[in-house]
Amino acid sequence: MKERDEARVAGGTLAGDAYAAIHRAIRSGELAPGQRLRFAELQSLCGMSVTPVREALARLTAEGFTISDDHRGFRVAPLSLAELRDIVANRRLLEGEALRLSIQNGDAEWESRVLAAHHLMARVPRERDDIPSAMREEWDRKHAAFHRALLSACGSPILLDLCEKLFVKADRYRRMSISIPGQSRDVAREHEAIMTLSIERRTEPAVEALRAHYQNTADAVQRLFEDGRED
Amino acid sequence: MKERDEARVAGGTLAGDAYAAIHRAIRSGELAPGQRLRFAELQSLCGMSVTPVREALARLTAEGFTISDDHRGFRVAPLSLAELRDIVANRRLLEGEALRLSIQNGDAEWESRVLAAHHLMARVPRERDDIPSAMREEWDRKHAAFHRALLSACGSPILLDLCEKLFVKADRYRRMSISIPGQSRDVAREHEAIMTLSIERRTEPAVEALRAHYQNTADAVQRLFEDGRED
DNA sequence: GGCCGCCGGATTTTCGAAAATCCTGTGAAC
DNA sequence: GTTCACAGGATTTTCGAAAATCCGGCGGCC
Repeated sequence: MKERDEARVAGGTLAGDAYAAIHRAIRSGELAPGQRLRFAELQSLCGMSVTPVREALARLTAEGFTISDDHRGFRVAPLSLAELRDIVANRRLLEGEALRLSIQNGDAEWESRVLAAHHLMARVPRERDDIPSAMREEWDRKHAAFHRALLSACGSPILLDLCEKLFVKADRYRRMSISIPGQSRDVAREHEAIMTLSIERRTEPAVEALRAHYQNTADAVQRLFEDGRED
Repeated sequence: MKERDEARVAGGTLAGDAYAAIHRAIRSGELAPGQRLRFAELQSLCGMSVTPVREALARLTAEGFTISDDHRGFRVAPLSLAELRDIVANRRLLEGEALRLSIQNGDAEWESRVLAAHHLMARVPRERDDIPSAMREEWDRKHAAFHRALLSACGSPILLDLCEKLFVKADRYRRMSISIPGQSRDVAREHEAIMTLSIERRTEPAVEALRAHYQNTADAVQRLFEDGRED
């Protein structure tokens, strides 16, 4: 079995690796919004030929992370305040409904998943700007896991998938909000409230707390946009 | 400028043509649910080399129309009663909200678009089984246009996009329902009711009519499933 | 008999180069 | 001075073949 420098995931394809690498670079901002993507650069970034890179871009384009201009190449999808608002509005709708269904259908095991995921997230320290980025990524992962756990009992694979896709889309914007200095609101308290209300099966208060949580996040990022774009 | 037998769309790419051709074949049932997709066959179907076909499959897979098993090829995504139910449940949620927003935001031009689209659809005769398939396709197009017009004023590009994707996903199931013999319910009347209520800005009745419309369609197809799978 | 490992064909996946297309800047015509 | 056509280079897109992987069957071994 041949091994490459950047060993491919066992059993996977190079195209899959390219997808993961480019996706990650876009989410992290390493590839900036609107930036043109040249095959030569992506090939050296991924360490492979043009074919799998192109396949990765086809997938990314189908998911809206990149944009394809026929015969003129690809570029990273731009960010905009309008899109941020739109994403949040739809997350409020979709995740609100998903949480409602989860509370309705969730069993004791669901409760314990939520509790466990919240605990793991709360244990990761998340103070101010000067935290190491490795720890930030760790918190991001736990945060995502917590939200997934919340919705995990909704019983609708499609709804879950839509929520997941919007979550990832929102990630590029969330990244901006970490640079906000005086995080006045208490994210941890919001999370805790959502968790408690959910487990206590107080459906509508829980849903409302989740929706408010998204609105708050959006408002914070929106302020950033208005004070001139980042970079 | 070189021209091929199956002339590519002006300015487009072969990969784009392959995507359209395979997508169409799947929607029409020419490529059956679950069927394995061999590159040799697809190449002769599309009349091109493997690379653009593969790119098309990557896109289709990202959208859920095909499934990729690494190193084992692709197959058409299967249909199931569970998925049908899930699609309908989510369409009720999403299109319901989109219609609500459309009624809220729509101006006179929106009203006229809805009216016009409904008229075009109503003019296409749609009797029983023995209608020519060309006419059925015509009706399908008008039907899709009517639903799009209804939601077109919702103001949320993302919500519109999600609705469109679910609509296309549902299309494969809708195709089954045409073979239902005693269409007892009156689809035309349902459409008319939705249109009238919407234009009269009777928001909640309109939304409820739309949601019932989907539920009825789903129930009809579901009966088909239970009487043994088609084919 | 049942199970494991290996061989050969079928198929997918990737490569490197050829073909097609786009972009830039130069120069001629008006 | 402006416009237009058109080379020349850069870039994307596609091809055909090579490499990698999978599937099925055969033979040896326990």
